[in-house]
Amino acid sequence: MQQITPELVRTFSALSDPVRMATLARLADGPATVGELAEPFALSAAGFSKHLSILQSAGLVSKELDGRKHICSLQVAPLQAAFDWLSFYRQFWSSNLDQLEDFLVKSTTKDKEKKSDI
Amino acid sequence: MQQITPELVRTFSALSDPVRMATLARLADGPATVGELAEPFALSAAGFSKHLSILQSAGLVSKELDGRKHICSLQVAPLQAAFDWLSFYRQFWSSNLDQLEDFLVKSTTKDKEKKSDI
DNA sequence: TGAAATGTTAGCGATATAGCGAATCAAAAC
DNA sequence: GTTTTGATTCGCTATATCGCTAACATTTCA
Repeated sequence: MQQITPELVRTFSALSDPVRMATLARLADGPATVGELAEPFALSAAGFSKHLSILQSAGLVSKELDGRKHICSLQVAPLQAAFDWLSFYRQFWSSNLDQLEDFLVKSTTKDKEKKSDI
Repeated sequence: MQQITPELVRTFSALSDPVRMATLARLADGPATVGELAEPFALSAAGFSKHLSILQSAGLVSKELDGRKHICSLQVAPLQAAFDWLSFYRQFWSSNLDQLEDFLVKSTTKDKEKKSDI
């Protein structure tokens, strides 16, 4: 059973918003500027900037300056910690023997659906 | 990539508090009364009751009345949904322990540049 | 019946979060 | 050098959350 840390709590807090969840999903396809990330949302630039800084504070996003553009990248370490915390509960919905197989089947089929980038 | 639902957002929101996280961990050992769950925390009964109702609203805890006692039980379905959502990002930190998975994924997709950053 | 035990609900204040527009800053473009 | 672009910071308001005490219901026990 993994420890409950402030970082972990902050990670779940950062994840508890659809804008921020979708932003992370977008970043999984690769780095993007703030404007590109904000585009799908009906939000002011200031509003989205706040969401982004919450993701940054949680360590989920890093920024690199390229001229006046801010390039954002996904940082998965906090996601891994959250995943590990939740993994403990896997015993309640999956038998130990089937865990690996379940995951492999799901992840490989999902990966097949995924369009490979050029 | 799993969908972002209000339920999932509410699950992450419910998880973003150390009292609630610890309460879920305690419930993993089996059902307990409200008083037993509240005991470890320096909180008023009313305060803890609110935390519990948040867990209930997120579907993470169910209650059954036994006289004046409220027996709480863990409900893992929302945890599973959260776990599944995070599983997508596993591709970004797969390491030694996941080499088998990596091999299977790559061999089934013919290994086309999995992620093309930059 | 009356009192204690188990929890919840109501209401309060303090603090945090979400959203906006306006102002600001730095880099690019003209 | 001025304007445009990309993005943040600064107020401001509205709403949500956290924690408390007090009051309330219900069940159990004397």
